[in-house]
Amino acid sequence: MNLKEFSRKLGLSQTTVSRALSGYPEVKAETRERVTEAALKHGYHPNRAAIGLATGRAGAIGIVFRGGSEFGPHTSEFMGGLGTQLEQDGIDMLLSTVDGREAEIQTYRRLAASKRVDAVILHSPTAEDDRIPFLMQLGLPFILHGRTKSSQPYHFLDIDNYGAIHRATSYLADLGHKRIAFINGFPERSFAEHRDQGFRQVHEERSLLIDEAFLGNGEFTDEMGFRLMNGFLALPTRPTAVIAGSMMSALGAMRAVRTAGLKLGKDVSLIAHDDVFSYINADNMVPTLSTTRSSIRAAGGRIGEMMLQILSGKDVAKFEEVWPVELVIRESTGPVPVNS
Amino acid sequence: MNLKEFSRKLGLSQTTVSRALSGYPEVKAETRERVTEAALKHGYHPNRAAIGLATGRAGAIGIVFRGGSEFGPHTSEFMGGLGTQLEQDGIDMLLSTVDGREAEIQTYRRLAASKRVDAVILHSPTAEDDRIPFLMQLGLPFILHGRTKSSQPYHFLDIDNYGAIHRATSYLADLGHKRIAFINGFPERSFAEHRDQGFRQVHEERSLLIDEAFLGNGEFTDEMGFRLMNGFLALPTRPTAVIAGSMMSALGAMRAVRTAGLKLGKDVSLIAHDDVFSYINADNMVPTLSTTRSSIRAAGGRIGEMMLQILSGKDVAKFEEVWPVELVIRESTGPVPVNS
DNA sequence: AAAGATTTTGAAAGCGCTTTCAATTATTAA
DNA sequence: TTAATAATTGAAAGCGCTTTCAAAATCTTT
Repeated sequence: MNLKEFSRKLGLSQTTVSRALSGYPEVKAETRERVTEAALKHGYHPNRAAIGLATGRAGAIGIVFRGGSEFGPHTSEFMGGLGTQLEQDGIDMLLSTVDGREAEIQTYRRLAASKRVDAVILHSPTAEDDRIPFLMQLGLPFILHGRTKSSQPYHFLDIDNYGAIHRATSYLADLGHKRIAFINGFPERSFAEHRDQGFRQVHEERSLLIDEAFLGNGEFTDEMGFRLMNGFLALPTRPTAVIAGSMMSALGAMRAVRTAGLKLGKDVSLIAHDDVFSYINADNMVPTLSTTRSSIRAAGGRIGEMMLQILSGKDVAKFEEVWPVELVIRESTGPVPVNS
Repeated sequence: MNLKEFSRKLGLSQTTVSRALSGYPEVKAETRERVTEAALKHGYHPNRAAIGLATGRAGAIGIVFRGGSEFGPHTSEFMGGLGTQLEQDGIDMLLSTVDGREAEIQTYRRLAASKRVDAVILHSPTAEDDRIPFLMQLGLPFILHGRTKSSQPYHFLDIDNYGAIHRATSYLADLGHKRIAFINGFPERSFAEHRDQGFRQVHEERSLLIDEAFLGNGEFTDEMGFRLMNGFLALPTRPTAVIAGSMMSALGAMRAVRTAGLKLGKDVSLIAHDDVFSYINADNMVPTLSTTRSSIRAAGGRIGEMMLQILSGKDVAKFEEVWPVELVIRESTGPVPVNS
């Protein structure tokens, strides 16, 4: 059923029906009620393509993933939060998977030119991300989950990665640890850079030396955590504490510690960054795991809210939020061993 | 830029340009080349809403998730595979998150009536899933990832959950295990039912008694695995082997075994079902983990292929695929302990 | 070279909405 | 009561494509 039929059935013009359903103020309350009721009863939903063509708005936002494999557990949590918000205004999420950076740019071009989405959400920025100037020039609105260098202001939401690792490292130093290892993400990613800076800053503040052999970079997988940690433990003087960039790498690291016959929280202290997954719980590890915690789902939700604001058209100021990160101390951290 | 401008720039009619870009055979090869080249150069992409309105097709498929939390690690893997396929034909994925069953149905109604998607992908079916008859009646094409009872045929792809657990259980029985515990999913889900049947069938075949206390159901999280396993181990006569429904629950179960001071593969054998996540690897556990393995990413890819077939319009027969599941033996399984 | 067949191109209608501008009806003020 | 004002409704154009049907251009055949 289309508008024409539907409005005829009601004995009203298409104009009035359209206005009633879109919430325009100039229809009589009684008329609106009659219309919405009938729409519900007959299951009338306006054709989305027609709306799009008439209004120029797509009613959807886009998210692009490079290589299907980028679609990890972090992603799911984030999208869960995002979707729950967007749903409220009937905005849909359009996913694309692409191969490589160039293809990603092409996709934005296509999405914008074909007016398939009204805005996009960017993630995983590098320190100087060329997607930002590109999208600005393209005129496609966006929100960045993360931060990057840019000459122009832009909407973003990031967590305080610097502060998180600064606090975690400081805490370990307070416990007397002087040899702290760090399992970080890919160095080109800006979050990894920020974390690295937090880590180094503490060492500087306390005049501690950084052993570069204690620094590892890689994907946040169980396997990488295991490998890197094994490497650290094999060093002539091994670290007495480790910071892991994610729960996944922490799992691997814990296994490595165990395999080496060492005791977590005693021989080796561990702090992991926890993005708060529903299916893996720091409170539930043995020993329970000290973490820097920030819910990635909540971040997705907030970005959804921002997006609705932006799409609503009122010209909002740039959203620039940096969320603090909690440090939650549990059993996996303890004072530096005496004979160390 | 729109078709009108673009075709004027080329000195051709809109008709010809449209046909050239859509690959119709009646345009001269030379003309087509000129058009596609110019499109690339000027970055012309037809307005998707206009195409949709003119053709009646949305160029997108929908996937609905109940409660943002349903969006777990399995989902990500699946979507990665799916997206990579759909991308090839420029079909987009539209995600929706909803609250509860009723809302899901409403969403399908909306998606269909507003012609926002051409088809949907269903997942997580119950034994008798009311979405199937509903969608059939609605006339919205769909593919089910999984299986359910239905009077009418429908497209689906499932893995052989029955066979997987049957083999795993048989293998454990071959090793002499008589007390086998089973961490299964929510019982209303059809995959869990199939697995349960496989489990019971082996017991029947071998005249083994099932201790109902050895059966646990729940979400596939680390925590649930830990809890259930702890429960099993606290039993007066504990099981000598366990089957875990996912890698997540296996992680929890392994921790429980360790905490109890037992040795995996010796005191307790463990087989887990592995959907093949990039970030958690059975080969990399300590001890390495025996698994029933089936790539959920590959399943997503195949469903993408099916979808493209279905959308292409040629009236295909119903896809009804049940994929076999490998049993991969590693170190976490061993003969039943002698004094058991 | 002309007629017919074939290939290639174009004009215009239509897809289902929104929105401008005009018309009608209800309300208020004089 | 009537004129002026405000509230409510409707006619029709237009959004940017696809596609039908007709026309023009090109190629074959005799």
